[in-house]
Amino acid sequence: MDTALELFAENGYHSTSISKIAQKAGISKGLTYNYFESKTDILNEIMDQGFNEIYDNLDINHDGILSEDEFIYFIKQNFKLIRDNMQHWKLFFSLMLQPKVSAAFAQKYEEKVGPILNLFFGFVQSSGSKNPESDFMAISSMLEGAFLYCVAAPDMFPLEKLEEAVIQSCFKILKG
Amino acid sequence: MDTALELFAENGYHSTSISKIAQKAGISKGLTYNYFESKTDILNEIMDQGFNEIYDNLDINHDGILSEDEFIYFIKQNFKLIRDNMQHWKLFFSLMLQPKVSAAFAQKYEEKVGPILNLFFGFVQSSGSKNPESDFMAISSMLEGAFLYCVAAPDMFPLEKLEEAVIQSCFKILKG
Amino acid sequence: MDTALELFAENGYHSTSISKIAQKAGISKGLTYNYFESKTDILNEIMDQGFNEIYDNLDINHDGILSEDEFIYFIKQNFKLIRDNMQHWKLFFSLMLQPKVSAAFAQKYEEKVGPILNLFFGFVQSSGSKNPESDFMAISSMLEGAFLYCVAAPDMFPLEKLEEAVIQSCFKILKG
Amino acid sequence: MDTALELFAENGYHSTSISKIAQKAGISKGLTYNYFESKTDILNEIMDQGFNEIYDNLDINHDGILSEDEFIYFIKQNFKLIRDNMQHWKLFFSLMLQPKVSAAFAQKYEEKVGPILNLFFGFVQSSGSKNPESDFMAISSMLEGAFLYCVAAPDMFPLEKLEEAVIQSCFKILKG
DNA sequence: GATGAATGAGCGTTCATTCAT
DNA sequence: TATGAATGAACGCTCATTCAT
Repeated sequence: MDTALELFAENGYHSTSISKIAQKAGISKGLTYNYFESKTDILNEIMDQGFNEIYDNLDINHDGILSEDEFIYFIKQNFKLIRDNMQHWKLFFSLMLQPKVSAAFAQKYEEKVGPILNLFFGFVQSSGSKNPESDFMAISSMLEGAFLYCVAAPDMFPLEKLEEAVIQSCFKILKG
Repeated sequence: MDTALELFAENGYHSTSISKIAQKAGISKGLTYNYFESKTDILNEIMDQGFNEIYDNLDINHDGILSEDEFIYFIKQNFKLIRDNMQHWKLFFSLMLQPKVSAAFAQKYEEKVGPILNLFFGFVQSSGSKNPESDFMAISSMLEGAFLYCVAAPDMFPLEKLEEAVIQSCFKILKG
Repeated sequence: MDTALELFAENGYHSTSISKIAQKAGISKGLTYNYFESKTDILNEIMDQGFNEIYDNLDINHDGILSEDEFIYFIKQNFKLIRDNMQHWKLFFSLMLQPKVSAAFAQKYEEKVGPILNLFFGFVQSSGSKNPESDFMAISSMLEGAFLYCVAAPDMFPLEKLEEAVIQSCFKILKG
Repeated sequence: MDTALELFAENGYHSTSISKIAQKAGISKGLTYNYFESKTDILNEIMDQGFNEIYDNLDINHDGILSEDEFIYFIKQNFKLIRDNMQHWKLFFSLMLQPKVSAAFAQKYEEKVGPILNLFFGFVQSSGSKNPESDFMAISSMLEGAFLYCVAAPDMFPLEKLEEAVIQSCFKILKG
């Protein structure tokens, strides 16, 4: 699966053949089908793995409330997770743009990301924003965009500075 | 080409076969090769078309300076262009994440987008920002993220409100 | 037809497309089919042209008898014809080896070449050979081989010397 | 490979499709590519096989000198090899006439055949010929032509008589 | 558990041929 | 007479998948 993820992220799902995965993983092509039902299945399991890894490490607490420090920690952790799981994210972003590749993706994404967005929206509301819906959109966009830069053009901005800029701008938006 | 763009955007470049394009366009597979040299050629021509369409309509003026009104107009125009060329943008985002698909993309992208970013950075600098580099990153990310939402999850946020939120937040960041 | 011959001889019948022929001849692909019924038809007409050109120039006299001088002249003329119609010969040799390409070839070849061989055999018989059948085979082979060298490896032997060697050896065989 | 050789020799390289080879061999088209990398690869391996088979059986001794008996044996062996590997020879002759089919052919041919021709020329020189260059050309042509008759028109001359005629004529030429 | 030979559908592409103009 | 848009079958080749071992 690690091998598959690597190749999917690097070359794309369709350009990666089972042969190449098996070869790089040092096993036979046939054995792949003892572990996975199909190529799509590999993708699905990678997605599950990725979602879990990200979600497990993001879920700060379950009281459903983020303090300001937790919000900052949340964003930093998110940047860290991207750096540590670049390939998963790269794959996720590309799947997001081609929903027909995996019908399962949209559903799983909503399941996992929905609660996070709610937690997130709650923080925006409780932070004194005058227009929470608007600020939530702006901040979500900024984060999404920053993550996209991390993944697709990591050389464009220095990641630590990008992280810092995003956090500060979040508060400018909220307090603004 | 319109048919090809539609399918590329919807299903991705690799998942779209020449057969499907020809079939959907109502012509024979062979005829495709009277118009295009190869599948890659189709992609390249679509990219050129898209870049030109977007770039031609974005280029506000050539004095290299954006006033505040022009900046706002610039962003609004950008959102409009996304709505009007959703498929091109969808394709572009997906190519951005799979650079191996088309070596030509990265180069063309840089040629077209580079000057815009410079124009853009100039505005941030001249707008009284205390930390132009940082604000530029935040604003670029926000725009990129907003565009990604438009393209990949257009139902998530109402696009007009997203647009409004982004513009306002830009100024919060700059003045903040 | 000249264009087609050139391309057939250079690249082979199957590697030469109607498109290339038409393009090189400066006409449209469709027009080709006003002159020829099919690609095979082009080949057949080229073959006819070739056979006629060669045969017309070879037929020394019709009394059916070759004198020694005529025999020498005959061979020299043959070498000359090869040099002047290299492409026809190249094509002929290649067709000889792939009889299925053109069912017509074998028949036409026999029609044209048969009488020549008879004329030829007559000379061997009348030249004092002790074993005409045997000498005829040897001389025919030598000529055929020399022609093949001319066509397929013209740089291997200097053609004039090859010609001289062949003629002399013919007489050595006959008189030997 | 045997199937491929058969079809290549019979119909020519370009007229023989992978489908036909696979079908005649009783396997699927895809399986072909487990054994060979490409159609060209099939041709190359057939050529190697052919060259080796012929060369291995031709190399009389390595002292680089042919006695008269060895020379006769050499020619007889050559005729035998043609009879036994008719298809290889047929393929080789056709490749000789369409050098663009396989760039590898010319090179391999030279490697294998060059030394033989040298050995051969050495015999002509040491045999008392008054004009070795000339006689070498004549004899080479005669052999080449006889081989071509064997391969392209085996019904034209009885092969044993052709063989005998060629050998005798060689000596007539040399002693001439 | 593990292999890799085998398949068959599909790919991008070419090309001889047709036909409305 | 001349064009070139259009077709459809075939090409060389790839690959997800199966299965006997």
